[in-house]
Amino acid sequence: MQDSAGIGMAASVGPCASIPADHMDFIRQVLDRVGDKWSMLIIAVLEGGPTRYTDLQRQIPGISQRMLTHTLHQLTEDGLISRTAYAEVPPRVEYALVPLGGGLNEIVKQLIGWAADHHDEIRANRSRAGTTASSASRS
Amino acid sequence: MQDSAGIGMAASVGPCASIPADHMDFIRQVLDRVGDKWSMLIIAVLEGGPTRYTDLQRQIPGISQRMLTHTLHQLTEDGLISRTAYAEVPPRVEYALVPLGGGLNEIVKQLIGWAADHHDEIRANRSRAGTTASSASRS
DNA sequence: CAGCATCCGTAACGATACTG
DNA sequence: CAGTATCGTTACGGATGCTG
Repeated sequence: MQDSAGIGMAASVGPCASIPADHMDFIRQVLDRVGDKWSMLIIAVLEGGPTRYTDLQRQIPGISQRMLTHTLHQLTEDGLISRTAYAEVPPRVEYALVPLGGGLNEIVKQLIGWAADHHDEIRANRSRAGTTASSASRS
Repeated sequence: MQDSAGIGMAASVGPCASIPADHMDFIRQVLDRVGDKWSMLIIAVLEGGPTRYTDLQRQIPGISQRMLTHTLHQLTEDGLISRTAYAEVPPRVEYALVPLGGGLNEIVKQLIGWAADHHDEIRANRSRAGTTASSASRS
C-alpha cells in the first residue's frame, strides 16, 4: 500500500480521492444485478406498464425461458419489480415496476439515451482500433 | 412482431412503445462494454485524472493484469479513454477519460449514487425473498 | 514498468424436455 | 400460460510465466 516511487514519480496525485473503495462494493453489487444480459431490457420493457410472462418473452427476442424466469426472479427478490399471480383458469402472471425499480429505470433510460446517441460513434472508434497511436517523447 | 392475442388480451397496451427493439441492440452493446466486471470501476477511477497502469492496478484491489489490460484495451478501442505512452527509459503509460467516456461517467456516477442510496434496501428485500407473496383472486 | 501468452476453473447462458 | 429441471457449451475471469 505504500507508494513505491521508482524514478521521477511526483505524478499529479491531485485530489487522490478517486474511488473511496467503499463505493466499489456498491457498484459491483448493482452491476452484477443490473449489468447482466437481460435485467435492463426487462426493466425497460416493464416501463410500458404491467406485462405478463409471455408478453415479456415476445418483446425480448433473444431471451430464453430459463433466463427470463431467472432474471425475473432476481429482480423480484431485490424488490425492483412486483409479481402478481391471478388465480384464473388460464394462469396469468403480471410483472410490474415498483417505485424502487422505477428509480433505477430513470438511470437506465439515461443510459439508453446515451447509448443511442453515441453508439455509432463508438462503433466508428472501434473500427479504427489502434490507428490513433499517440507517442509522446519525454526524456 | 404481430400481436397474437390468446385469450382476453385487451391488456393495457397503452403507448405500446415500450422498447422500439431498435434500442435493444444499443442497450446490449453498451451493457456488454460497461456492464462487465471492471469497466465501470476503471472509468470511475479515471475520473480522478490521468492514471497509469500500475496505479490503476493498485486502486482496484481484486483485478488481475489480464482483466486490467483487456478492459483497458476495449475502452481504448471504443474511444472512451485515451492511452498515452511516454517513451521514457522506464516505460510509462497513462490512461485518461476522453469527453465521450466522461459523458458515460456522468451516468455511471448516477448509478453509483443510486446504488449507494438503495443498496441496503435492496439487501433487505433480498433477505425477505419470497415472504411477500401476493395472490390476487379474480375470476 | 507495462503488457502479452497460456492454461484452467467456474458459472453464465441457451436449448430442450417436462410439470402445475 | 407460466414455470421448473437437466444438460451442454461457451465465455469470462484468475494465476502464472515471459517479453520489450
